[in-house]
Amino acid sequence: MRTPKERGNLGVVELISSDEQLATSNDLWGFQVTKFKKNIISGLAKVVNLPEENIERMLEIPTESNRGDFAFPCFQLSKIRHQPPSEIAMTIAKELGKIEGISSVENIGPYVNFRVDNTILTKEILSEIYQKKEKFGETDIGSNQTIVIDYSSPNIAKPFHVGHLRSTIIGNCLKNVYQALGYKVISINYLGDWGKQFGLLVLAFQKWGDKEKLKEDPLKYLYKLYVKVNQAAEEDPSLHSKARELFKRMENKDSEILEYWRKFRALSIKKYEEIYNRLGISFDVYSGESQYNEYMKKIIGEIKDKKLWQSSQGAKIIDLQEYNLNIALLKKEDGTTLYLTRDIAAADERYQKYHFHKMLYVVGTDQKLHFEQLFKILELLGRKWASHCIHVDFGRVQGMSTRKGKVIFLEDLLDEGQKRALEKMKTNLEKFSQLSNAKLTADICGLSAIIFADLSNKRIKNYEFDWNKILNFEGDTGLYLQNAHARIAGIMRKSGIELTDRIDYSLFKEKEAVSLIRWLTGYPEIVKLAGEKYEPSFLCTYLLELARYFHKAYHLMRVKGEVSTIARARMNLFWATKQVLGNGMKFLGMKLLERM
RNA sequence: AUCCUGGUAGCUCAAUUGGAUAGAGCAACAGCCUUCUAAGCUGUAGGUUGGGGGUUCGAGUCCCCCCCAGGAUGCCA
Repeated sequence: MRTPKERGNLGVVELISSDEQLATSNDLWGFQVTKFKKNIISGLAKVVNLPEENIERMLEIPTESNRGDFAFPCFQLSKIRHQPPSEIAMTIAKELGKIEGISSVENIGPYVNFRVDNTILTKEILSEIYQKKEKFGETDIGSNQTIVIDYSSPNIAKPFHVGHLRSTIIGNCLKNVYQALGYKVISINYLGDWGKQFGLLVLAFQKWGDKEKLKEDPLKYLYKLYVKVNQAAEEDPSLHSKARELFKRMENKDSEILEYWRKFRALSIKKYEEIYNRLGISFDVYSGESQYNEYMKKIIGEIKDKKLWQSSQGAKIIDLQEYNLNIALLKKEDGTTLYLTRDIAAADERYQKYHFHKMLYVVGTDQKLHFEQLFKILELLGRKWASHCIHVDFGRVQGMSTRKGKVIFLEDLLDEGQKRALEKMKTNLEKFSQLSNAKLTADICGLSAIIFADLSNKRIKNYEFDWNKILNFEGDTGLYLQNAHARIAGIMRKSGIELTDRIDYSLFKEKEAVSLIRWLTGYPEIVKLAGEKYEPSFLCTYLLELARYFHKAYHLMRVKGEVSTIARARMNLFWATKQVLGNGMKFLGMKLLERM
């Protein structure tokens, strides 16, 4: 018998299996390297007497590239054949004849290692990039199904600070990735524009409000009021009940209170749009909790009819303890609704509208229970698509507390990034003088550093906010990527070598070139993986390594001044590197620099 | 108290999801700018993967027990 805990986890298991479907549903992975893999698999099948699917699953990529491109481990065979794995590997390596496109087969210990022919591989990958350009890495595995992504979703009563950056850029990256995977993406900014906190704000504005200051900088001013009223409420708890009273009037459509609300909302959205614009982020839909007052009545009716909820201490609750999900509160004692109630309505309405294949909520991990409750309630309401809703959670930026007033505004971070980049740029006046728009370049540099600092760690990790860490320009940072990109642009401008695919693909002898070429082949797989796992950091790690391989090659393999056959071959490789680098950086949300 | 996440080099993080000798960056030290961007490159040094058991050919990764940190746990969102 399953314990409640396991039943609670069942939803997660289902989600993972649907991901695996996504992973294996494509036989045609539009990528040439699969061809080599297939040859190896069919070659092995003749020798080891295993079904091809099993062999495919067992085949790995060696940790160190000098061992080969594919490896077949013989541990499992050792059980069947009752022989040491290293002996089996040796026999297999001997029995395998010539495999098309594979230049060497050798056994190292318990593995049979395969190396793809350099020239053939180079030709395959470089011509594919040359043909596909910005479309390299795209696939149609999404077959135009709809994915709804709910991200950024700031709370209007609270400031847009550094903590909100995560949802915004993770969501934006996933949007780009899913579009590249052939999905139709609907991006929704679901504003926190309803709830008790507006009661608090109205209260504060009635007490201390100043219309002029509000117009000047609505976000910062509302924030100041919010902090002030929270501090006051600590000494005088009756303010909370007054705020609840005001919110109740809002839900009852009291026009006087709604007037305040409308003003706060409109001014805030205007300011948000400026910030999104600067980040280069846009949404298909601006929505908000306030939009669901009518639809919510329908859902509440259904919950009542299905007898899902019960009264408790004057409030309406759904007891989810048997699923290890505590108790979900849907209506307060005073009859007003909660975040969760509105989310149920919003989810249902979205499914009616979009019939999504998946819906992603990019929201902090501190709301994990909230989403588990939400998905469970949808399931209890008989919504089969509940298992297609996914909470893409992420760790907290520590050191930001709205109520205590200890926050860093995103805008200030962007400004500081720009300032520091500008200072750095001025240390090389020769380069600096060639920039047509230094301020814009500096802004892109700052933003690249910020995006990368945030996206490069795995989503789930918390991190402490640190100016110097986020705005560091050396080492593993967004600037390392921009630098590689701009350098290749420099080669293209200055070498005098034209870009062509009529090159001799056998000219890449250096080990730096071989590594770089092999790394390029992995890009489409990484895009897919980042999508499957909702993990932008995979893309970051890949791009960092790509830039590293380039930088190593760059110092050894010149283009300018070399004999033309070599120069043209190298130009093609570096251009391809720039293309792939740029494709990935755009997914992360970076604008590309040709000079810096 | 219960549940969820994390814990890897002095610091910040990787590790192709159970595979081969655990890798990068920062900080430190030693080198490289008359040649396409030095925001770069080359090298040195840095480890009992929090601790202890277990599962197996094989564990940083899976299971159990502790320790530490963060978060969540009905009238916020």
